[in-house]
Amino acid sequence: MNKERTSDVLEWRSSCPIASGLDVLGDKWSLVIVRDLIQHGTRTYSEFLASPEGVSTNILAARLKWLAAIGVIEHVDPERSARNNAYRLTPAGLALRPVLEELGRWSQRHLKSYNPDIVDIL
Amino acid sequence: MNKERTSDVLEWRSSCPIASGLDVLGDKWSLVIVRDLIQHGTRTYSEFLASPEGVSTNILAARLKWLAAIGVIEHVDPERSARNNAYRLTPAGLALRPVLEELGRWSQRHLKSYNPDIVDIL
DNA sequence: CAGTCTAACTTGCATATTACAAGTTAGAGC
DNA sequence: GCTCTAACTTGTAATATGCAAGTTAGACTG
Repeated sequence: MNKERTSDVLEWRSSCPIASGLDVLGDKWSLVIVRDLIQHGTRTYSEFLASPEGVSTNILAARLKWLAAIGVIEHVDPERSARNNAYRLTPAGLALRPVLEELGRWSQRHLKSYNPDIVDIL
Repeated sequence: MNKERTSDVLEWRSSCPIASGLDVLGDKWSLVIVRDLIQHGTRTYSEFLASPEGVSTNILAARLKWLAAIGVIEHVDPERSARNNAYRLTPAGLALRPVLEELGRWSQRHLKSYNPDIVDIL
């Protein structure tokens, strides 16, 4: 977890919405977590770990905490203990679907020559 | 520049188009550079540096090299020397516009409570 | 209801990436 | 040829990430 993200008040690079979106989600793992939730609805900690990308446990824990802090995800049952308490997207998280759809579409069109294994999803 | 990105053959985390897109563009700076080019058409090295986000020179040079390597940007005049030779988007780079538009839209709707300064662009 | 199992983390440390400051290079203008 | 400066490169410190191991607490087992 970096300094910006741990501090109570975020430090934004600019007033640009794109840069601000990247301040919050611009890393290799956050949107992969969101993708898992879009695909599966809910997901437990160990289910996230089982995704083919292979996130490490400390990064996953940090990102889940962060995504919950900014209101993108939440526990399915907030009262319940952590064990088997799945995460799900909030409305704000669900609203990321078009972003992922466009990114996926772009990759399928423009990255297949580099990664021929790319499949169709979403 | 990290190991994946300098190696001739990229190491992809999975066959997922979203994860692959993030393998290539999933950092804090690549899409900011693309945004500058969408807004301004062409942009020189020092113009990128002048953007409010304040990228550092080594990161900028590395990202420009990388984005050119994957065919997202190119020099306006490939024959010309580096001095004042602007960069522009390739067709593949231009195709990222919908991704940025959706990201910007999401930020405006869901990040304004955290960063009230966010403005409208694109 | 003590003991075991295991999901969900946390911690420590090596490696990789980013930031900041300073230095280098080469083409344009005089 | 000298100066100026755009476009980098290099060195090094600060952060973040990856990997392995350890911890905790609720669920299940006998």
